[in-house]
Amino acid sequence: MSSGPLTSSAASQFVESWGSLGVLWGLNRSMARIHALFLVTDEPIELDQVARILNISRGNASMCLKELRNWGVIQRVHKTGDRQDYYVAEPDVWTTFYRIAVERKKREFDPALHNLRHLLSEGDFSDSPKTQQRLEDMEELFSTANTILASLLANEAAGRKALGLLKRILPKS
Amino acid sequence: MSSGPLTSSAASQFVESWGSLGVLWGLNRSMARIHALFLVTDEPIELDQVARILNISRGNASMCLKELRNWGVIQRVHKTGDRQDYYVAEPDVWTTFYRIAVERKKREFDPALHNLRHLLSEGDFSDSPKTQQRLEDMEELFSTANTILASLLANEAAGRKALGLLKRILPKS
DNA sequence: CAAATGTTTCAGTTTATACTGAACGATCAG
DNA sequence: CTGATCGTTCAGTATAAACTGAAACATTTG
Repeated sequence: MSSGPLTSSAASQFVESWGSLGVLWGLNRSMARIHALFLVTDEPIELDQVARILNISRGNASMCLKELRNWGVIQRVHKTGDRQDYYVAEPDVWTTFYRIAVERKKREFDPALHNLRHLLSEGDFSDSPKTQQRLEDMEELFSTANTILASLLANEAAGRKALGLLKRILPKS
Repeated sequence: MSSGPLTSSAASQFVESWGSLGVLWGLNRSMARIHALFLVTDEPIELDQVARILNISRGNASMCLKELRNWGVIQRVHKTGDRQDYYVAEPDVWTTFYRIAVERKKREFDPALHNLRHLLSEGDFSDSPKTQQRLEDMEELFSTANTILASLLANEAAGRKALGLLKRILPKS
């Protein structure tokens, strides 16, 4: 049972580069590295192993595992006759990225739209016609995007289906 | 001509909250605040004003303006008989977000796909069937997404058109 | 060409964020 | 009940990113 650095060098490269990318995805470095570790590991892993393999503290590992579980991209599992917590990656890839997408919409998109609508309703732009117009255009664009995203992310099955549909029709346009 | 804090409080609220969101969009705080300032301003503004209004240094303002210009979301303009550089927001809202989307795909998505393909071609997962399978599934999902995104972002006009199309067909599915 | 004005660069500093590890709480076995 | 094991929390610290401001650079004008 490996619990030192990763067996394959390709795998450890993956963990590291996925880690740097993570920042752009709304995860921090440790969360992204941990997630990557789970992506390239078959067996359930426990907290201590995660900390040891990735050279991070148990505290940090604990917090990241919790957060990844909140995102729903890893799951807690148990081995019979062993009270330790083990974790595995969510097995369904679509589910994983569906959840990441939902989370990102909630964090990045929705507040922006809300913000925009707030500004339009509160602000007085009677002496700034260009601004007024631009904000209205933005609101329209964001509303459209919102409709589309909401439809794609309404539920997992719908999203999966829509994705297939899109693949077929879009390239032709 | 205002060059102190923003005239409208709604506008200044907008600038600040857009600023905190910016981080999630791949911009830093100052870039996002500056961008927001341009969004709610009709008149061309020059570097000095930006620095003064937002209480940031000229150096920082200069770097952010440069970067925003690289992203293509603001433009440099000139007033006749005045050699100072003025800047305005890109007037077309779709163009603005199209460019942000292109940039984000390039930064966030493409490296992830590349990474994944690299791992699949280099790594040996003969003793990790689950991992092998999961990575292949991920590659397929990312490839599909890539096709769709590429089609949406092929060029501005196509994207605009596709967005309208999507809005009409998706909600029904 | 010198002076004036506007712009960019970058070393040093500040600030924000992530991370550590010791202390605590919970759960279980004996 | 007691000791042992495991998980979590959080105050303090380390790290990374952003920002400042002064100096260098560029451009225009007289």
